[in-house]
Amino acid sequence: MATIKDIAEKAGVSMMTVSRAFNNPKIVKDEVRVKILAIAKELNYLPNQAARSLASKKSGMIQIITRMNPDDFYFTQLFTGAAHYLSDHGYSMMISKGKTREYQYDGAVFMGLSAGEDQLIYHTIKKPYVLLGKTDLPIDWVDIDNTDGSYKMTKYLIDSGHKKIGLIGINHDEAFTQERYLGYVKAMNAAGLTIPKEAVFRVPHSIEGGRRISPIALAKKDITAYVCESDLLAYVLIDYAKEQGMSIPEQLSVVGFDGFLFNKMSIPHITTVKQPVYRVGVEIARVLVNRINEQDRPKQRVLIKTEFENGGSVKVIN
Amino acid sequence: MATIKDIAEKAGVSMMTVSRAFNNPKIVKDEVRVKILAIAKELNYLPNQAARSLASKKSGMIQIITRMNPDDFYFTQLFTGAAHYLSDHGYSMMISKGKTREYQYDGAVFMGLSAGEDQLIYHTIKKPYVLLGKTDLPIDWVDIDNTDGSYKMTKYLIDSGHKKIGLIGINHDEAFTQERYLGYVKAMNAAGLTIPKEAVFRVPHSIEGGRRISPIALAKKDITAYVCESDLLAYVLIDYAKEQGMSIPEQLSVVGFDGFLFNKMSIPHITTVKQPVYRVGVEIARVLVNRINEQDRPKQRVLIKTEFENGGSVKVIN
DNA sequence: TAAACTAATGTTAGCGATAACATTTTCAGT
DNA sequence: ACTGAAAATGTTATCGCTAACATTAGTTTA
Repeated sequence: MATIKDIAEKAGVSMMTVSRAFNNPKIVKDEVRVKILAIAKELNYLPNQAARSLASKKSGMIQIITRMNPDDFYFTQLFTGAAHYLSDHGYSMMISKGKTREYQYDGAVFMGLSAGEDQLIYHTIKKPYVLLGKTDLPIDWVDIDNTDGSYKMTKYLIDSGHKKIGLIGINHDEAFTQERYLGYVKAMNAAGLTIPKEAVFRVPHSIEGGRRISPIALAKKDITAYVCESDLLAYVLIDYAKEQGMSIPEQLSVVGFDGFLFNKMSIPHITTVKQPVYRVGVEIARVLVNRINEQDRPKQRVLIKTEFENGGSVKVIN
Repeated sequence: MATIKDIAEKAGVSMMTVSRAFNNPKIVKDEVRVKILAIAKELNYLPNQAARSLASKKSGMIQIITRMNPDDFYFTQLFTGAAHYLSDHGYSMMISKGKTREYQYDGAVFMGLSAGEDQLIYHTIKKPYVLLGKTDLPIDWVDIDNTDGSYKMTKYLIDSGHKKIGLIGINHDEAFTQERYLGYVKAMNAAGLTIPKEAVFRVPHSIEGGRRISPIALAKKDITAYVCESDLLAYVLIDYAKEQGMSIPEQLSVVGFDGFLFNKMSIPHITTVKQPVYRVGVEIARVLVNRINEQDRPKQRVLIKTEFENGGSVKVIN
């Protein structure tokens, strides 16, 4: 494996000039730099990361701290987005469960914190980091605009002529469920519609959860449409309705939230808002790299909008 | 951040003794080692990976080379298994698409090669590596026993009293589809049953692919059961059959292959063989670490059996 | 008990790069 | 041509750790 020294000798310059040709090209004379790069290519040179980080005291390592399962679709999408951005910027990533392994790292990403954990992190972590999810503390964060998403979905139903609109929500205590609920409420209020309390449900986020609530939801005969807080729940509802001989969307309109997989699995596809999870990953990485490069820049907050996707599960009423 | 030097001074020994206390504990006197470890803990010492790999010329890095999408469920499961084993053994991983980035790495894992690529790799890669998938070359590999899997499924149908058994296969050119087909053929032959050629299909592995073949498959009225080469195809077939008013498994028995997700999404659940993908990941990592530690050990071949999982999509005929 | 090991620890040098400071070129402006 | 500042390059000293060889302590053997 060729080293900087080999290149320096062959080019008749010092090692530092070679180093600079890579890391700070502007300050090396064009002619010299071109020669160095040519020789580097010829010798198949690749910098030794270990040496580089030992000398520069930068590890080039970003820690991803999460309790999510690494095979969770949401996580992997996010991870992929972040990985692309980070590796383009010379970083690699390591996934840690729960807490930072107090290792060498240049920055961290925290995903899926429980309430109050932001406080803890704010007080203990000294290196640059970003949160996935909102916080009031002076910390960089990136999040999906959940409220806007379910607002859009609800509004779409309203604009399609629906008036009796129910909700199938998720009974998590994570913020996103509250936010999605809020979007529904806002849209209903804005349109001057009353919220049919008897058709607002809150269930575990699983096939079984949806399965259990579906018959109850369908029993509310005057409801013409349901806003579901996830495509999974929407999927199960549609599946059950079809089993009962109903046709969708003629007899019931349904909208979802997520746009991962389930929205494409039913016929008709589910009209939903898609979380651009990959982009969230990229944004997180970008925000983090900004912070690493400039410790005292103003706090960054990024709210990413969901994208409407018409699947055909909503009937337009004249 | 404490270094080996700090510990050495505090313990009154040389840096080497400290280094050895971590990397080669046996050759340090018990009493001294205990003292060193205590001080290390007290100072919150963690070894500097960069320095370690620079000095030892081992990167501690494993490359995963694959064309699979990092958000593919199969891949992430595998990856997680490998990651667990590897990080327990002091390695970290980096994912590269397509070819090895000729970087510093101690070993590599190749997943999802096309035909002939094993040859190329065999001739070009000099460092330790493992393949996911069979090969005749003298290379370490790990694979799922696909033939055994579909043999088991087919045999289960036969044992349940079925005689006219069709197949919905995948029209990939990857080896696993051939192997699954072979298992079906073997089981049929072993039981002295004839293969109903008109009910053996080969379709693209997608919802659409399954959707297109389902009506054709159901039109073969004397077929009482289908072996599907994936749960996805089984799922779509069941879904379509139910749409047509058929009841499963009373009017049609279906078995799948995979055990990821789709098998749990239909009612009844799909009777299938589950690929223990996580375990495959662990095995791959184990084989690779073995190879790194002992370059001239005999070639390792690991065939991992699938696990039968009864979902209820098969009718038992008396 | 001296020789002959083995076990335990120490010394020296260097892995490949960069930071920080030092020096030399280059070239505008007079 | 001469000065001085900016541009380009060079020197030196580490970064934290380990390999390889050197030494010393401890234990066995004849």
